[in-house]
Amino acid sequence: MAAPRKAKPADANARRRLIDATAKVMRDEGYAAATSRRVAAEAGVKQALVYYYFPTMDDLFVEVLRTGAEAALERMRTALTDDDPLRTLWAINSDSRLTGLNTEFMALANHRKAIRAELKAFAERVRDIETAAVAIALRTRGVDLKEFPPVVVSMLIAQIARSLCNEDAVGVVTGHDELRAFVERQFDRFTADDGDAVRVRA
Amino acid sequence: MAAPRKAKPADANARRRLIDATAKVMRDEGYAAATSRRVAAEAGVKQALVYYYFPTMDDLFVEVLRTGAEAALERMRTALTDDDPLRTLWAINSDSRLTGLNTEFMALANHRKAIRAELKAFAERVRDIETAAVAIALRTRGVDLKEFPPVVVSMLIAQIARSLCNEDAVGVVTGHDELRAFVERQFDRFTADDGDAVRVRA
DNA sequence: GTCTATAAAAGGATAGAC
DNA sequence: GTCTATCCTTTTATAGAC
Repeated sequence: MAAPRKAKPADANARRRLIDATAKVMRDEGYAAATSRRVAAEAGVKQALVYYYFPTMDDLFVEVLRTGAEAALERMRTALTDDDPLRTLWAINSDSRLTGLNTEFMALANHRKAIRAELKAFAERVRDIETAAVAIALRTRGVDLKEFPPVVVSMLIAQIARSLCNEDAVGVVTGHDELRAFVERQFDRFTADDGDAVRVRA
Repeated sequence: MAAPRKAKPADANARRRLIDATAKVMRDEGYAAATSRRVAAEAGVKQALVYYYFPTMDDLFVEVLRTGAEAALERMRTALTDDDPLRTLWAINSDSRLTGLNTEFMALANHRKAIRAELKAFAERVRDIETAAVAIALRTRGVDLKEFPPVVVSMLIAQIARSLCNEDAVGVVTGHDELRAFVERQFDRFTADDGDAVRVRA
């Protein structure tokens, strides 16, 4: 918050490059590889400069999380106004760049309180936005919200998409095609306006 | 494989204690905290002994994964013969001890090939076993396997349960009650034998 | 704001005594 | 099989020149 924030966001300022470089290293090689020397090299600066901008490495990690979170949230807010919010949410949560980083932060959060708090706050904001988008979509389509609460549908979409990404990352693909086809079928049900749609049992 | 394996599994042999200690440290503080000195202290032995049993730390990590995997697989095989396999699978994948370790290994696998290969192999065996259990359960209950392929149902159960655990770990609980209630409703549908069950659209 | 240099700590791994 | 002692590398973090 009190960190240097330029009025003119020059595209080559070191602080920003360090944040981006850290995200990249974490994604590619895991958080344990994101040392001050490694991220400095990636950003094209010297190691000591890391500590000019960030008191500790943990502070840098938190900034990476915060910056990525803002970008992700912005992206998600557009899903609110999208033509097909459900599929858009699926697409967003299928971005391996995001899910990969998320896995690293989940692991990091296990033993760093500052990161856990930040990740929790971010996850809850994401859930709220995603749920709002889903609520609108379901209402528009006349879905029974008692049987399919928006928060449930948004969690299912987000978590299943991420699970597939996580498995992809380690090379596990068994059942993925089948699951994707199944999800697509559910989207069709929720999208359809005919009597064969989702209001059975409503 | 070629490692010392006693005919009499004395409850206090150091190799086993090192594996257990490493799992504990990884669960509690993350994989980065599982250093040779740290796990040795946890196991009540000296640091150098780690390298007597394991050539490198990576070998130790792989053994932790392998040992945990065998135990988990054994647990899952019982689900095959269980009275209520679907709910049993849900329960197994809701064990925070397992999901916590899994998160660590997912992150580890991002940058250690040996662990990625091992994790992939384990995940695929788990999927096969879980899918087999689900297939039997669904067939018994007369569910249309075209609409609900066993591999899809097993993935949904496992991944959603794990997602809830992962979120619990960072303190996120928004929507959890609603999702759990939703899942329970689905289990009821799959369990029910009346005409209101799952065969609609079949 | 960015650098060089270095202190101080921690980690992986090995040698060799017992 | 377990220990002590040690080496070498890597890391975080700081001091101070430019």
